[in-house]
Amino acid sequence: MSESSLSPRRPRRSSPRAARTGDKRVRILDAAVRVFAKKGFHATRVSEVAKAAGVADGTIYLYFKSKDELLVSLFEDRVERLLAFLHSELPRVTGAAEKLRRIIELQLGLLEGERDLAEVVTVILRQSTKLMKEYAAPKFTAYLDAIARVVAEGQASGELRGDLSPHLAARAIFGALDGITMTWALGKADRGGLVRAAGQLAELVLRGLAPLDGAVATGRGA
Amino acid sequence: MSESSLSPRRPRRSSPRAARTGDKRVRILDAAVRVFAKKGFHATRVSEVAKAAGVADGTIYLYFKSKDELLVSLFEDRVERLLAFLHSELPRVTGAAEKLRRIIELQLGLLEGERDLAEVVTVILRQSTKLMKEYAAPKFTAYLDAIARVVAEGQASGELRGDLSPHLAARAIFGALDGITMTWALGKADRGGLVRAAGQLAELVLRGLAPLDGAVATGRGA
Amino acid sequence: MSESSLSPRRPRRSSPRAARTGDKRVRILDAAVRVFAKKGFHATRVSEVAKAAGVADGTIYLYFKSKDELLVSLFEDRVERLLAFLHSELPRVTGAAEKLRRIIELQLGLLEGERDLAEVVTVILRQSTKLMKEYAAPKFTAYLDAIARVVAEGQASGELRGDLSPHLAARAIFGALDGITMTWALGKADRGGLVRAAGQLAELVLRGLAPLDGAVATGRGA
Amino acid sequence: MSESSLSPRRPRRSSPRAARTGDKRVRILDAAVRVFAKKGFHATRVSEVAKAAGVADGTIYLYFKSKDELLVSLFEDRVERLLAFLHSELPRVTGAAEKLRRIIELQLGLLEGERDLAEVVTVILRQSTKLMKEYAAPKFTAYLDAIARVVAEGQASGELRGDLSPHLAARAIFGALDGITMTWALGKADRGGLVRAAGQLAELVLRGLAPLDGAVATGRGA
DNA sequence: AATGAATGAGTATTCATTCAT
DNA sequence: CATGAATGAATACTCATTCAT
Repeated sequence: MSESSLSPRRPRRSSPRAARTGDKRVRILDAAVRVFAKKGFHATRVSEVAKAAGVADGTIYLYFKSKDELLVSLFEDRVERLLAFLHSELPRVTGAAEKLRRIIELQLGLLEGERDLAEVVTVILRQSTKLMKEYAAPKFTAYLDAIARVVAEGQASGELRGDLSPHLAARAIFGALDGITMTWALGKADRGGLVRAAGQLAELVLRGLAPLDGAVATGRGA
Repeated sequence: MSESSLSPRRPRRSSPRAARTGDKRVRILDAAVRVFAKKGFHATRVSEVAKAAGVADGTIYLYFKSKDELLVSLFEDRVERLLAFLHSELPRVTGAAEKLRRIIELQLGLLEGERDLAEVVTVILRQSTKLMKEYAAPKFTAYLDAIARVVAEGQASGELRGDLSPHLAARAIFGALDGITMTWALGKADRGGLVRAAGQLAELVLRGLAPLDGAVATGRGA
Repeated sequence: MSESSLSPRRPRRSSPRAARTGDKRVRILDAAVRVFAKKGFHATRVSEVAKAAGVADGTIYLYFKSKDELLVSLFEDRVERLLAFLHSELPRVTGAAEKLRRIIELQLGLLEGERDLAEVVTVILRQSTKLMKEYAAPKFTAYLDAIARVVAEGQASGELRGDLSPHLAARAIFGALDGITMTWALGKADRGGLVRAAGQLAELVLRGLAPLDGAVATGRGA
Repeated sequence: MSESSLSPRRPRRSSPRAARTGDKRVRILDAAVRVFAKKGFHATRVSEVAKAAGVADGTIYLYFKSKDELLVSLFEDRVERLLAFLHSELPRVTGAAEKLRRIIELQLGLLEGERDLAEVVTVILRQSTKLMKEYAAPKFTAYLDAIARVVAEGQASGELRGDLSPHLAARAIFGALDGITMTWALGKADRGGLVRAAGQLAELVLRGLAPLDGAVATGRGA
């Protein structure tokens, strides 16, 4: 997970112009995460983001259509990258239980060390009603479905207990991840806090989803 | 739970005037829940709440100091009542597992049938950065602590497994409840959906927290 | 023409509230004429109109949807009243030549003493491309048609020469009125200037439109 | 009038570079006429003119000091050329009546086929309050004076009736020309419309200005 | 208490203009 | 000369809040 920086795809600039351009967009997004996390979406003035990014107010509108669009772009640049990373990692893992553990580890691990981003994802994104209802909802649904599918596979193979709704389980897991991240981001946000939480949450969830005959598949040996 | 209306303690006024007064305050809060749920906190105009409540714009300021204060009052009137209800119910229950089950049932059961309130609690409240950081955070902390205490008691008595942090467990449970409620409120919000979810979530959580020796204490018989 | 004030229909206020309301709308329109005439439409700030009217900026938006709408309302309140007055006066006059003379006298007479309004009508109204193309054009067309109809009637009765297009004559007359008004308003705007101009323009136009046999019908005796 | 192109004095450049330079200035002015006529002065963005001219935004500022200055230059390049042409043509004509007829024919004839320019002259130029008050007013005055001088000469020689103010007559003639051009430009702008109008307007005006004894000097034969 | 007309502070966004390349 | 990315001043409009009635 060490290589899993959330901004690994910054385009390699060759021409000076591309450098400046790419630079500005990235600087604005980085500044937006910081300022939004600190003051909230609505309380943040566009001019504050501009100042934090070291650009003029108008420059922001060369890269983003509006303040709302800036939040959407933040979502796309960060959250979708996170989701894409998850999707690329999961196939490497065998077994539903192990996949769920990996989901938990990755989601919490990726946000560890990015407190501002964690706050943006768990709190700020929800402050734009428009973003929530029009844009983000389908993404969340897709993510929930992906988790539910893993659970359903585990149930089919007998690896997980079959008496729980996969979708309920998915929403519970996602909610737990979200709640843990939010309280961490809004609270002390101690180093290693999320990684430790990941291990414990995995224990809780995998035990809770284990077959009822007593054989517990925690994904770590018997 | 039939008596668990979220507004059972409205003091019965005797004089007509007092009655009208209380009436207006209640009408405004009810209208606020509806309008906030529909449009979000920031996109809602005070005049819209006034219109929905059937009062003049200025009247709202006779009962609430500001728009933010209206949201705070909503929180106090609804969420705190919910929490208080939980606290009054829990002592009637014996055993940590059974208490956790009851918490899950109550929180989800109380919001079933109050979709707008569910959306306000899970989404709208977070749209006011001020409310989140200055007011609600300590309440959430208190609630998390209450849950954590139940878990810790269960661990002490051997009723629950002792290798998980009570606070982590509490945050996971709260997050799961929150996530389930949010997706329900933002989605179909089918009748009975939350009650069914409560049973399944209890199964998942209690199994996940059961002692590791295989003896599962679901709180329902052995 | 002495009674022909351009604002005679200010609604008689009975209730105090209506009084304030009517007052504000009228004050804003009066202020708008003054400020628009002085600085032009685009160079005028809404706040300047508000200040000149002695109201708050926001108050303007209680009476007018936008700055453009304010100009449209000015048009309706003033120009249309002028046109309506013309239409009510013309039937009292007999003979095409005399009607044309009356049109010229009324249009110039009504603006005499209202220099700001004259400037608004001849210059400012044309500064809003939107107003010109979407709103005012049909009004001007209707006015031109009315003049052309008078000319056509005179031609049919033999009172006016028949070899000129009524529409061309109408456009020429209107243009002359407009040009005279504009140069008067932008220039010295001397007292009586427009009234004197009216007499001379009538002489010029009526002679120009007289039958070619040498009998000149100036509308004032032989 | 065939040689009366409105841009006949563009100096023929010899060196390619100078050619390109002159080219750009001309292309920008041509583009400005088109775009201004279509959208109005204020609604037109400098970048739109640049795009229509096929140059970069900044290039416009190599040839014109500002957007206002661009309009002024348009005026100078087109309107003044028109006026200069008039002045060079008039001396070739003998007699006040014939000179007035020529003025009318030239002004309308030159704009026939240049609808966009006609709209710019009659509408757009007035949208810049600054241009109107600071720059164009004296030019118009000079033009009006020139016409008035022709009328006065005709009055002195007995060719025109002496009872009308030369300045009033000039303003009426100019207004009629302006009004006819404007309605033509904003309306159908039919081919030949202005040329036909010229003939009729000349008839109207010259008859209107003819000596009162019945001898009509239309400038065409007796 | 209730009203709702009036207020005016507050801000996202535009676009003429500049200047480094 | 030419470019067009960057600038930042400038402003119409909104809406929470007030207060005279």
